[in-house]
Order: sequence, then C-alpha cells, then structure tokens
Amino acid sequence: MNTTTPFKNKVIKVVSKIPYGCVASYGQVALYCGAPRAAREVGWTLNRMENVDEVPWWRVVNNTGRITIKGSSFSADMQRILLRAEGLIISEDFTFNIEEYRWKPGTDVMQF
DNA sequence: GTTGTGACGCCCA
DNA sequence: CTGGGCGCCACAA
Repeated sequence: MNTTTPFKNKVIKVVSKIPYGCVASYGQVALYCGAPRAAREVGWTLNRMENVDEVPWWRVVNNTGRITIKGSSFSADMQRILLRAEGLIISEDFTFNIEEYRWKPGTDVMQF
C-alpha cells in the first residue's frame, strides 16, 4: 500500500467488495467505513486514489441514482459506459434505478 | 492549530 | 419537477 490513511484503506476495501453488476451510494460506502456522514470523503478519497485498477470506483454513485462526477481523470460518461458494460440500464441523463442495483452487503463485509 | 475543499445527503422554496 | 442552500466528515496545505 501507499500513503496509508485508515479511511482510505477502508474505502478501497469496501468499494472493491461491490459485486459485479451492483452499485453502492457514497453514503453506503461511508457507512461501512465507519463514517456515516463522510460520503463526501469517499468521493474525495477516490479522486486522489492511485490504484484505480483495484477499486471499481464506477460502482459508486450518489444516493439519488445519478452519476454526479465532477472533474476527475474519468468523466461521468466513462462511468456510464462502464456501468452499462455490467448490465445496468442507465439513462442518457446519467440516472438509473439505484434501488434495482443497490448493493446489499453480507456478513463477509462487516468484518472491520 | 487553522483554513479550505470535495465524485454527497437532505431539507426547503 | 427544478434550483438553492446548509450540514457533515476527513484530509491536504
């Protein structure tokens, strides 16, 4: 690992556990990281994350079922393509039924 | 120690 | 429905 921050480490861990074809909201990820209200931190952390190949950041969206990426190395359009590639149906407005794809964590995740 | 910021979340007009 | 605004937390400078 690199510049270790406990929170960042958990973000990586949680996000990387999101199964194929599912998504989780920033609030969810933050919740599983032990910071229920640090949803903004999740996005901020992912933005400056280097090992993107280990973290399916595109499976993380806001709780409204909408992709709201703001300037990062990747665009919202990129994320939409990636999610579509996993079988999700996403509108041209970058919106979709998050409840239909919402990741429901199991006991294997709550081992922090 | 203080300040600014951010890929959010939620309430209100 | 849309838009505007506040709060929240963790982290970099």
